[in-house]
Amino acid sequence: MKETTIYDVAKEAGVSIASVSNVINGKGKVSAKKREEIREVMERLNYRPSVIASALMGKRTYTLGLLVPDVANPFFAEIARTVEDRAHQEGYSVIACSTDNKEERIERYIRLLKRKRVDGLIIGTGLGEAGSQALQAEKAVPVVLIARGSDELSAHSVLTDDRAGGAAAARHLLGLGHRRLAVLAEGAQVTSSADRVRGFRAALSEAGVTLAEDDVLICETSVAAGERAAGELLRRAERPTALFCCNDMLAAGALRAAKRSGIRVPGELSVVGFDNTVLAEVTDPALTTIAQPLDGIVDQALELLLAEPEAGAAELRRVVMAPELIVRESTAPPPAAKSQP
Amino acid sequence: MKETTIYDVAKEAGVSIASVSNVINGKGKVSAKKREEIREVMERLNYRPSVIASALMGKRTYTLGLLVPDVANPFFAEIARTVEDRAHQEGYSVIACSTDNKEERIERYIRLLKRKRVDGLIIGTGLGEAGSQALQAEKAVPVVLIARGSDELSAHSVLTDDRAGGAAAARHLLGLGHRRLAVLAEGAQVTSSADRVRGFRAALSEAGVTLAEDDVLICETSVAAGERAAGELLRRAERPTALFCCNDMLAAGALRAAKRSGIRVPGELSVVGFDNTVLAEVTDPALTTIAQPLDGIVDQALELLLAEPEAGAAELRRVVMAPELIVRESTAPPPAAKSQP
DNA sequence: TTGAAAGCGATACCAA
DNA sequence: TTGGTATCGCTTTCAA
Repeated sequence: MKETTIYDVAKEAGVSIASVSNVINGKGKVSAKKREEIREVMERLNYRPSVIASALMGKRTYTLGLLVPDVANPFFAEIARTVEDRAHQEGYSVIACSTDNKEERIERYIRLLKRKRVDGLIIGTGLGEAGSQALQAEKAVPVVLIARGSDELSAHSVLTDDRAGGAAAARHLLGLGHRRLAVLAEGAQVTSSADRVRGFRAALSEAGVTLAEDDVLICETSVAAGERAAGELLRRAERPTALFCCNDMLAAGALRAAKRSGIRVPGELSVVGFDNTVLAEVTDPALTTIAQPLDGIVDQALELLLAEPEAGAAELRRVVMAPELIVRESTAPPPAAKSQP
Repeated sequence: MKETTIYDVAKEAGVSIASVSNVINGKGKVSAKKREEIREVMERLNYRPSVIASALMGKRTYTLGLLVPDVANPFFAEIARTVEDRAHQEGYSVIACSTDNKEERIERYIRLLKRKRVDGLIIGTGLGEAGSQALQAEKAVPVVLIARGSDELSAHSVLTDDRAGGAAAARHLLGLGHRRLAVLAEGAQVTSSADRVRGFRAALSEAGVTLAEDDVLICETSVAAGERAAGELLRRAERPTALFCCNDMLAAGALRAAKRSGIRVPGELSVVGFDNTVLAEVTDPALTTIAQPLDGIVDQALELLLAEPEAGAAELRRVVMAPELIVRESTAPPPAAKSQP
C-alpha cells in the first residue's frame, strides 16, 4: 500500500494541490468551506505530509543532531533524554551520536548529519580540528555548544559554570576541615574538566591551601580508571583526606578503591563527584556531588538553536548557568579534625 | 553559500547528471575515463549527495528509529549506544525515542518516524493498542522487536531468554542455600519482567520451594521504587533471605533499603539484579546480576531489519539468546545456612 | 556509453 | 480565492 500523497487528497477533494498545501500550512487564502472539505478528506485518507518532500523544497527537516562523547555514559544519557524531550515538544526528533572523542568519528558524523540536512546541531563534545572544519565546510549548520566551552568555534554556547562548581566543591571540603586534597580529572581535551580543576584550585589557594601538580591525576572516563587513579593516590605516604572527582564515574571508582584499601568513606576519606547522575544515589555511601542544571541548559540551548536567525541578532551568546552542590553521604570532616575540637 | 548539487558537478565535468548519478551509485555504464574525471570534480567541489533528494526518489533514508522506555535509564542507554554503533557501521543513523511506556507518546513517535520515512524501527518497549495500530496503519515500516516478547504484533523479535535468566538467578540462590525468597518485579505491561518472574518461580518450585503471590512486589522502574518495595519486604516478620530484582535499578534500591534497615548484604540478605548495567559495578556490594548479550541482540536485530525483504523469506523469526549470570558481591549463603554445616 | 526527460511529493509564485 | 506550473536534487527509464 502506497502512502497517501497530496495529489490523492487533492483529487479526492476535487481541488488543486495548491489549496491542499495551503490548508496544511495555514497559509494563502482558502474559503472556509473548502478548508473544511479538505480537512475532512485528509482525515479520511489518513494523510500525513512527507517530511522528505517538504525538506527538499527548503523547509526544515525537523531533525536535530546531538553530539556527545558517549550516550551510554549516564551523564550524557540524561542529556540525551532531556534534549529529546524538549526537542520533541517543538516537533523535532534528534539523532544522537557518540563520538568517543575521536576526531574521525566526529567528522564522519558531522558530514552525515549535514547530508541529512539536520536543522541544527547540539554539541556536547570537544570537536578538534577536523570537527570544526567539517562544521564550517560548505553550508554551515546552526550550532549550539552545551556543557562545553566554545573551543575555537564561534557558536552560541550554554554551559555550567564549571569553575564555580569546582570552587563549591573546594569550599565544601575546606569548610569540613580538609587540608590535604587531591583531584581526579579528565584529559586536557575535556575543557570542562580543566575548568573544574581551575576553580577548585583557585578556591583552595584563596584559603591558603595549595594543590601540587601531582595531586591532580588525569583519568579516562570510566569507573575503572577512577579506581586505578584513586588507588594510586591512596597508596601514597601522605595520602589526601579528600578527593574531588571531575565526574561521578570517577568518584564511584574512587569509592571502590577506598573500599579495597580498607579506607572508610567518609570517615577517613571524603569524596566529591560532579554531574549528579544516578550513580550518585546508588553508590554506598551516596555521593556528595555537583549538579548541573540540565533542564535549564537544554532549554536555553534549544531556544538559541531554533530561534529564527533574525537579521540583526548575529551576536554570539554565551550563557553560563550556576551549578549546585548536593551534599549526600560521602563527605565529612577529616579524621584529624575529629579529635581536635 | 549553497550546497553543491549534482548539476554543479555535471556542468563542471561537462557531462550529464545521469552520468554523475551513475558513478555515485556505481551503476550503469560509464567509461573509466569519465568516471575518473567525475570523481575528481566531486572531490574538488566537495560534493555530498543529498540524502533528502534521493530518499524522495524512493531510496532509503538511512535513518532508523529506536523506541525504548527511557534512554536515561542505564540499560536502555547502553542499548542505544550499541544500536548506534552497529547502525553507524552500516551507514545508518538512529533517532532515539523515549516512550515512558505511554501510549500517547508511542503513537506520536511512530507517526513522526513514519513521516520521516525511517527505513526501520527497533522497538524495545511495549506498544499497546495504539502503538500497534500506528505501526500497521498506512504503509508499514519494517520492524524488529528487541528485549521484548512479540506482543500482539507480528514482527521479527530477538530477545534474551528471560525465563532462563530468572531460572539462573533462582538456581544460584538455591545453590547458596536460600529457601525464603522474594522478588521485585515491574508492571504487567513489561512482558520481560513477567517472564523473568515465571522462570524464577519455575526453578524454585522444581526445587520444592514456593513463592507466594505476595512475595513478588510490583514496582515502577526506579531506584526509589525499589528501595520502597524492598523496605516493605524487609519489615515483614518472616523476612526473605534473598531478593531477586528484575533490573539493576530495583536491585540498587533494595541495597539501599537493606542498608537503612541495618541489614547486611550479603551477610543477612542476598540480592540479585538483572541487566548488568554500570549500576551493578558501582553499588556496594557490587551486584550479582544477569547479563543480557546486548551486542548479540543488536547484531541480530539489525541484520533482520536491514536484510532486503526477499521475495520468499516472509517467515517471522524469533531469536532467543542466552543470558549469563554474573556473580559479584551481593550474594552469599543465608545466615541460617552458615551455622548448619 | 551517454544524455534528455519523466517523475518523487511537497512549496510558492503568478495568472486567472 | 483558486489552480497551473516551476522547482528542489536525485534516480531511472529510454532513445540516441
